[in-house]
Amino acid sequence: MKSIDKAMSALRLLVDSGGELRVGETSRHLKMTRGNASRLLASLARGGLLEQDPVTQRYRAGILSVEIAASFHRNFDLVEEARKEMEELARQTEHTVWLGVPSGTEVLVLKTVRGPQPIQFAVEPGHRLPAHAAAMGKALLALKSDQEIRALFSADPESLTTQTKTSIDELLRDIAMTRMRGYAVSNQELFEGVKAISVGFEDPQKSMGVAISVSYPLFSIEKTGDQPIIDALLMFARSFGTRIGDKRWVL
Amino acid sequence: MKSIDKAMSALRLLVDSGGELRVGETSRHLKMTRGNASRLLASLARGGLLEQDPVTQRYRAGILSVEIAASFHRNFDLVEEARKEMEELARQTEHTVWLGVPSGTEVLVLKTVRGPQPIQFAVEPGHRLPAHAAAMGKALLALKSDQEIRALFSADPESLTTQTKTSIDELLRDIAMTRMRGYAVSNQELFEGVKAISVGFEDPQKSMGVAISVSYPLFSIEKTGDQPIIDALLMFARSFGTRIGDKRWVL
DNA sequence: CAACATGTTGTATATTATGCAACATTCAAA
DNA sequence: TTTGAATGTTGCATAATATACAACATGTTG
Repeated sequence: MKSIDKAMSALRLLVDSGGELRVGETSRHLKMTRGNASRLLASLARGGLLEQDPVTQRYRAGILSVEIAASFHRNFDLVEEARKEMEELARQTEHTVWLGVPSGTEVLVLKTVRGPQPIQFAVEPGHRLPAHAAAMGKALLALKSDQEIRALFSADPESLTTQTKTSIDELLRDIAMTRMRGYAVSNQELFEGVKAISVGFEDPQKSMGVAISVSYPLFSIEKTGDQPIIDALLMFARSFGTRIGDKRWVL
Repeated sequence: MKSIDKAMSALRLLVDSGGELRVGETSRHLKMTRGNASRLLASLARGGLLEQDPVTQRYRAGILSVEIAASFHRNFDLVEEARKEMEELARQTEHTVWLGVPSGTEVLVLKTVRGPQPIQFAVEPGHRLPAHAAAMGKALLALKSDQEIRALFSADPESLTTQTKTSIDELLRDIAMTRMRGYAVSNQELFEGVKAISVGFEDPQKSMGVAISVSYPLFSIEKTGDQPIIDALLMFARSFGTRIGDKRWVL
């Protein structure tokens, strides 16, 4: 069904270009005439999946997308199952707790639970983080073989901070350490001043990985160090891995 | 673009039938053969908007839907603008704070902020509530004229609890009271034992309504009564209505 | 086991998505 | 302001594709 495939490509383009699409832009990327791109986007908007800004004429995500995503979360039991334990973990550590799944060389954030403190480092669900720099990403990569990881990264990973690992070999060494340690660490590799640790789970039936992480600003652990947070995360991991039953905790 | 219109209908059907679609079901509702429905859903799954359960063969929402919805929230500034103040309101009242927009005779929940207490009455964003029974729904209906409301409800509103208003006349009397009071009340009309109050805002430019509500179990106000929550909500409303500037606080 | 649903795939045909062109707007530079 | 280019939309003939029908494999139910 080719016209639907094109619609999917347009939606992917929307996500990748930051949430706004213009007709001309779409026509160029999907190699169709402006006229047909116009008709395509208009149809998507007619259904409510997109909506067109009456002023700028740009297309954005519509309300239907929120409704579909809600049914995703309802079906993806894991998110709801994990919610309470994530809230407990956020309470214990006083920091933001994340849940993410792999998406190519990125991590798709499915849920965030903010800690009790007013200022928290977090994004809304649906955002994607670069896997090589995020703790969740490295925890998920650690579930794969080195060979698979090399195949995934065609180019060298992008540098985001001075701490980011920018070569695949360097990344693989870090991931080997992650496997030994049992948890992944991102020390300011994604954002300056922010550390995060993460454990990865694997659902053998769906052959899908899930990661849970805790992120925290450096200054918050000046006195206590990382250990209390690591302990809390590992305790969470043991409880979560067994409680879910058919979801196996791998690391 | 007819095939895209059909895809939109299928997605709408997915949402309305609770998050799972079967090929046969789709073919019947959209009046197409099973073969073509199979091809349609397979295309949507190829793009990641849906995914097919390998065991049951049923189609569910896919990861792309979460990504699109995220870009919706990013663009719909209001949700992000409101987040901090909603968190403050949840802290003050110690109850769940909701943000919703109208969707026919229902309210689409765009955001929930849970109160600090462990057990909270809340749903995930994307769910829809019946407008005639939810406080947010009545706050939003109060922005419309009685004539518009009558046109919206073709049949009598559905009964959900013993308190639900099940005739349009009864509902209109309640909404008239809402307009006078400045806020809407749902006293166990949606769920037994749960009250909620709500105020509605209107964005004159987008000609779109937005409601904020606080929900709380009856037992939690045995000593204090509703007034503290009402005061907090109205203070929020003044702040929110003026702070946004171009969004007018209507009630 | 039989009768029945269900999901998928192949093929000829008829519907439809496409390319091209024209038009109205918008925007930037002259 | 004027000119020129870029943008979004619509109409139309044609080529591409979505469709109906059928057959098949695989559960499901009586």
